[in-house]
Order: sequence, then C-alpha cells, then structure tokens
Amino acid sequence: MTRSVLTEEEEQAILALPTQEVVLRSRQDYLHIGQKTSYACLVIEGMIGRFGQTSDGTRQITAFHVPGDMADLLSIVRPLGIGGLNALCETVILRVPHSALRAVAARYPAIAEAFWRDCMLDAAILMEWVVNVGRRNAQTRIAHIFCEMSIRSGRDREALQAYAFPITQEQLGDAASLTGVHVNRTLKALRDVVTLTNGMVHIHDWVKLTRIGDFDSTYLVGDTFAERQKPLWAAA
Amino acid sequence: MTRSVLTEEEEQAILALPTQEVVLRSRQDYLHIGQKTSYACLVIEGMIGRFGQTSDGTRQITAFHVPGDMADLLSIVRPLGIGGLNALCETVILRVPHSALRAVAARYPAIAEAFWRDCMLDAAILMEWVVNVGRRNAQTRIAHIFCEMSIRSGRDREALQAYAFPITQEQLGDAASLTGVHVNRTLKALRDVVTLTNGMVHIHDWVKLTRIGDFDSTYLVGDTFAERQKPLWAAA
DNA sequence: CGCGAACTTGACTGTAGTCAACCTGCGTGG
DNA sequence: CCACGCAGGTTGACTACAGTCAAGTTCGCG
Repeated sequence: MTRSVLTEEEEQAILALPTQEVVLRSRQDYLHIGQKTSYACLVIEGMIGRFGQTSDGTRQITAFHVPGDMADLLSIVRPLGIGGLNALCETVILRVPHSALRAVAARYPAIAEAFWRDCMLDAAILMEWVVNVGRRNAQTRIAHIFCEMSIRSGRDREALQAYAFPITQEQLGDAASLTGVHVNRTLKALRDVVTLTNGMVHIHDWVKLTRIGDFDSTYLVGDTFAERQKPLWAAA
Repeated sequence: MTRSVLTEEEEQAILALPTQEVVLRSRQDYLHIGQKTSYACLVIEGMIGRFGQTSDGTRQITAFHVPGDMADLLSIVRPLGIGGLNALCETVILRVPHSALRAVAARYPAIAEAFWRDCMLDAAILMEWVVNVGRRNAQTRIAHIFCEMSIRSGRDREALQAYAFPITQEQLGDAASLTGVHVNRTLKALRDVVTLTNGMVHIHDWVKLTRIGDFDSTYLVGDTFAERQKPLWAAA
C-alpha cells in the first residue's frame, strides 16, 4: 500500500484487518487457474508468480509479486479467473478475507480507491509486459525485467546494485517467453552488465542495463498526485 | 457497463452523466503515451486501440476497445501513463469528465465497484493477451484474437458468424506481435476457417476456429455472481 | 484516370527453439 | 563420511518460424 497516500486513521484500519499467515513451499500452486477465491493474499517474504497457460500446458508468467504486494487484490471484485498463482520459492503470505477488505473499503472510500489504484498499477505493469514479450529481443526482454524488479524490490537505493530475485533460469524464461536454454545463453551475453546467481541479481552497470533493457521507469509510479487529492471522491 | 448488474436507479445515474461527443479520424491518436487526462472515453462507434511502444517506435497494441467499452476508465484513479489510444478507423466517442464519474461513484458504491470490476475484466483480457503473444504461434494467435473479438463484439449470436473488425492486416500484426507480411500469409492459411475482408470478420467454422485459437471464453465473463451480491459493499 | 494505401508473393536471413549430452553443487540416506 | 540422485545450469549442433527486403497487384477514392 505504498502506492497511494493514506491518512493515519486509514493506515490503522488496514493494519487492523484480520489475517492468517500461510507458508508456501517452493513451486507450490497457491491458486489454480480458474479457481475461485474468497481471500486476497499479501506477500510477506519470498516471491509469487501469476501465470497463464496454453492448452498444451505451457506456462507464461504474467506478473511477479514481491513482499508488500497484494497478489490477487483484483479477486475482490472478480473472484473467478484471475490466472494462477505459484510460489517461486518458499514464500510467506498473509491471507485476508474479501469480506474484511470490502468492509474497510466501504468505510473508507480512500482505501477503496487505493485498492483500485493498486490494481491499476498492476495493469500498467502488465501492459508493459505485453510490449516486452511482444516487441523486444531476448537480451532486451531480460534486461527490462531485471530493471523493473530492481525498482520494485527496493525502496532503498541499494536495490540498484543488488536485490533478491529467487527464480531459476527456467522460470525467468516462463516470464520472458523464452526457453531455459536461451535464457542461459542470453545471461551469458549480459554477464558484464548484470548477473543472476543463487537467487540474487547483481547489477554491475545500471545505466547500461537500462539502455539495453529499453527501460523507462515512469510506468511504475503509483499515486501521481504530489499531494493527496481532496476530497478523493469528489462528492461524499 | 453490461459487465455488472446494476439497479434501475444506478443505470439512470450513469445515463445522466454529462458527456461530450467527439469524432476521431481514422489513425488519429486520441491520447499519447504518457499523456495525462481528466476525461474517460466511452466508445460509441468504430474501434480504439490501446498501445505501448518501444524506444525505436515500434508499436504494440495491448487492447482493442469496441463500442460500449470505456477505453480509459482506469485513468480515473491513475490519470498518467496508461499507454496511448489510437482510433483504428473513424470512431465516435463520448468524453466524460473524471469529476462526474467520481461523483457518481461516490454516491453509488455499486457503480464504483462496477467501474473497478470493468477495469479488472480488461486486466484479465490483458493477461490472456500476454499468454497469446508470448506462447502461441502465428495461426493460434490470430485465431485467438478473432475468437475474443467475436465474443466481445456481439451480444447476439450472429457475431459467431460475422462481425465488424475495422483493422488492416498491419494493425492486426501490431496486436499479435507479427509483421504485416506474416499476418498476410497466416490469414491465407486460415482462409477456410475465417476471413478478414473490408473490416469484416467472417467465421466459416467456429468450432475449428476455437480449436486452432486455443480459445476458452471463461476469462471474458464479467460479473460472476448469478445474482447481485447484497450488500455489494459489506458494510455501508 | 491516376494515385496511394493495403494487400500479395517470393527469396533469403536470423533469432530463438529443440534435442541431447554433460557438468555442478547440494541434500539425503546408507 | 562418502555415494548417489536430482535439480539447475552449460554447451553444441541442427531446425524452424517468423522477419526482412523487394517487387508486384488490387482496389477505393478524388
């Protein structure tokens, strides 16, 4: 919820939500494709991938969710058919019932809007994902993903040098629409600029990486108002 | 707004919104990439494409918006950076100010939820788009797009046989991440199943088309509740 | 009638996929 | 404590789907 500006009281209301901690094993499917859910999940530790699938079973990762992300917030208004969710490594999540989220959204319109905006930021990331997968070559695609995850992984500056990205080359291929073999070759070619080892990304040259990755971070901004807009809902 | 269930009063409130009709020439950019907007636009006639772009200027269409769609509803909560909008043919739209939409959303929570859900359905379509572009071959991609647009174009059964899809092969390539040349060849190969001529799609064998297109329409359903959920916002 | 946009076709190229073998490092059980 | 198994990573040889370039053709419109 760092994507919107909220008041003290609103933040308290969110922190007071009833939650249930769940630990997912690595590779565990938390939500199957087409499965209905009545909880939303907040990632605490680890990483979750959202995926779609073709009929022959090939998976395509459509989003990564890092700690702090609500991975299936959109299920509040559309509980069915939001794709599958899979833990990319051992992952800790907090399950929050839709009913509680609806209650707090009803009481605080600004929170409802923050939820909505959060979903829309995910949608903006998804649009960029289509461009990435559809229009860029292997090197650029992978470099772009590394850039995006760098920004999203850290509020601190040091994520520009190194951050945790606990995935295998095969999974990176599922995200970039490449085979594991080609990811391997591409990473080798990028060796001087960025490396992925043991679930850690090390960026050796950020400027070069953004250039190779055709990366412009503006699509990642959340609340675009310098100050909070008042009243957030024009009438009330 | 056929994607959610609303009461008579709520429908009236939406119909009473202040609007301004605008006619777009074919190929006209209505919204540039990165441009901020304070209106949302409802497509009345024609077709609008949302697109992203790489730094070398290659476009990638990420969504088609047919009459009845709100093409940039998401701009209400995130007015910046929602990609560009381009009229694919001569198109009539209705511009609605954000302020009016916010007002009606604040007064009728069910409408706010319907807006949000509408955005989430677009997001679900976008996820499928990633899978399509990332994981399927040319024939399957194009067939899939034809299937999706068939369902979205018509509430009536006859859209399963023919519907308006006023785009060029080049534009279809921008959507499917293919070159115009390859679209042309692929359409030739699909000739017995589906044809695109003069902005009309004619489907000669729907079953075969869905099979080639690896198409399952469940991701297109909007309001998944058989009846309207009451109360829609749990508290109120 | 003539222009231009869209479509069509052919020949050649290139990026990424496929298949297959092999290496490396880690955790488990004998 | 070592041996084994296995997941993940690495490399090479070959293939194929789609891109590129270039030269037509068709058709609608002024």
